[in-house]
Amino acid sequence: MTDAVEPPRARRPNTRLEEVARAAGVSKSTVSRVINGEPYVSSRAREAVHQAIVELGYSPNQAARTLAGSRANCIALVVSEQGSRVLNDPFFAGVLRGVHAELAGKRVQLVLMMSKEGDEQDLVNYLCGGHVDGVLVVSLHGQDPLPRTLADAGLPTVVCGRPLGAGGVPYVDSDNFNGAMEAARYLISRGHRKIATIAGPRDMAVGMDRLSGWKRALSQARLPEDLVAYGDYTPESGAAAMDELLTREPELDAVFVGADIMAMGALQSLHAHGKRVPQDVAVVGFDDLMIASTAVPPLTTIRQDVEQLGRTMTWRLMAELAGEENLPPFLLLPTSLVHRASA
Amino acid sequence: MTDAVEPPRARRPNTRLEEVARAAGVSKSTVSRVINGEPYVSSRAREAVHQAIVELGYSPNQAARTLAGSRANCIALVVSEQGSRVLNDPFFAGVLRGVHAELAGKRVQLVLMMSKEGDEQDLVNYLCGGHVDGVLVVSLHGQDPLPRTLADAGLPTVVCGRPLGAGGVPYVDSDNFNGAMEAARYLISRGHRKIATIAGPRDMAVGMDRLSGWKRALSQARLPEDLVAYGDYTPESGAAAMDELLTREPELDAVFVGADIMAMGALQSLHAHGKRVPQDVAVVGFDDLMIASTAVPPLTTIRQDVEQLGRTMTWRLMAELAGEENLPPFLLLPTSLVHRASA
DNA sequence: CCAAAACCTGGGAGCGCTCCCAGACGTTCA
DNA sequence: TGAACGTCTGGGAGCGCTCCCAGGTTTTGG
Repeated sequence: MTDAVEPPRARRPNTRLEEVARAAGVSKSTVSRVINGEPYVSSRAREAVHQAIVELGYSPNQAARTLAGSRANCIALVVSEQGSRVLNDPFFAGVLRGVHAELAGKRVQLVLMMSKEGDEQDLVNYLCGGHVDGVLVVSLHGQDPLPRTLADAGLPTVVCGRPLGAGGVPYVDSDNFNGAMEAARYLISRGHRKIATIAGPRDMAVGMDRLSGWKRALSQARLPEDLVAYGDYTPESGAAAMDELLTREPELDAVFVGADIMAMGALQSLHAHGKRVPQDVAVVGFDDLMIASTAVPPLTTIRQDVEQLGRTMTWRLMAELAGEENLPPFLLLPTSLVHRASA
Repeated sequence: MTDAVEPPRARRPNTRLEEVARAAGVSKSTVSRVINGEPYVSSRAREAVHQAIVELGYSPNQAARTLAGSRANCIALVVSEQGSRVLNDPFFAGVLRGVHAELAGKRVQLVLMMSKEGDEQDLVNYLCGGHVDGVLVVSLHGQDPLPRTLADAGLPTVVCGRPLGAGGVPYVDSDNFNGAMEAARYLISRGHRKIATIAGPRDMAVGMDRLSGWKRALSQARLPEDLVAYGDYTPESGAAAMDELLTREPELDAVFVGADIMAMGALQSLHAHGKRVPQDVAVVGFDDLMIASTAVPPLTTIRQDVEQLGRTMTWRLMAELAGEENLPPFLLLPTSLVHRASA
């Protein structure tokens, strides 16, 4: 019994364009025109084709379209990170919502991809292999080579958040610098003079930009800029940083925390040290997550519009795909101060 | 000035297989063999090809491979639901984690797709158009026509959770019936006699299966099965359902809640009514989410392994793609009772 | 020592589309 | 009247691969 057990490849019961053409009594070209919504088709032909498509249950072979037409009508949203982690991230959820919204009504599919560890090359191959027309990259860690790699391969790419290592790749980001500066200025305007900050990791642009904004505001007001501690976007790290700051300067009267999630920890720490917020220490966060409004006390924070971030990235990418020229190399979205009880 | 401003299509700086062949001094066929890891290639040729690939920065055109080879090395995970909602769902995150894990090391890409409203046809076209080899469907609402449509189109499909409207489409699910039965039996074994349940919506299989399991256990113990209220997988609905049950039967001494998320609401309601858990009313949940262990009191619940769900779906799909026969039409994964303080 | 088997290679058809081209019609307007 | 144009149509090359086939070279074994 030498019955070779081969995987039965080539399932091909699918109707092809040619059969539709035959059924409709027109040529392949005309069917193609109808499918792609081109002009110069008589309504008689158009209707015959539509009917044939329905009758035969035809759906065009995407691979063939992509190959012949050299565009895929498909863009990828790549999360350069262990995928499942990101799913509980409200930031990513917001961006995705924005991308989705911007794509509504356009005949462009969105595929979401995550790098599997050790699989980066496969990812790059897939993306560069003409399967997608362009890529949106959400890179959560700092120096990610992926945007550079994609851009070098000639694939239109837009990054979410200023990339550290990928100079020249177009990106969209919130105006973290000015947002942070506004936060610090607000604290200054309320009479605070010993103002600390809790910044994000040094290898992420978002952390550095917010720190720079804070510094600029303080230096312009001729206030000391040395009360800086670092966290890593967890409540625990925020609490630890706050502990450290209170040890270094027990008399501090305000703190700008570069992320709401860290501000939660800072609030805990302040409470543990018997400091009242905002009477003893004023706190301003950044992001305006859901938790900011439910915190005790409700958190004054800098709002960034993540959904708009997703929309803008998508717009920028689609514009490039449409051949528009002189597009801005990067875009910064405005932030706004949301006044609540903590400062 | 009739300078037609056409989108510059056909970006084609990409190296092609033929150029690699020329650079390596071999034929197209040999390059193809190397890329696909086939045997019968001399190590000399293999190395020359590998080097040429690196030097030229070649990545194969996926569309062409798919078209010529009639397989895409790519499967889709389709969420048949407004996408962004699902991102905060721990159930979905777990499934995705499982799918990812099962795919590790395989040269198969995963694309995640969500239906945009009014766009279902485009989705179906994309999926049926040969861009993917198979589909995993996570359908959150009950009667979803998508699995049927895909299966009818001849596309290997596996559904997550027993589909209501798609008889015959392979699915993987937790054994909700037996899990619920175990929960109810546990309550019975602890001496409870007035046992209520809060069930999920009637149009979702998961809700019905858990309700059936509860009913079976009660009927076998000759206990009344009329204390049923319904919720919709929100804490609020759980609280409302608990209120209703307490009004109908103030003396009830136990409740099986068909989802931890609703159990959170039920606990609130019981607390508001002055009932102590578990002394006055015992509570058993289902799912074993993170919140179950942090609830007050910690929730006794039926654990389902969502990550295993994702892995099993993927295994089932890949097996079908590999041409295996006599695969089971559906698979039920065992659940287990996690004993904590609430019952 | 020669047939059979295993190994390695190149040629080329063809996957199902898109898009260019050529041509067959009207219609319009000097 | 006929050039110029807009409208509609079909033919066919070719996108970049895979995979079948045919043929050459080496190893095996009786």
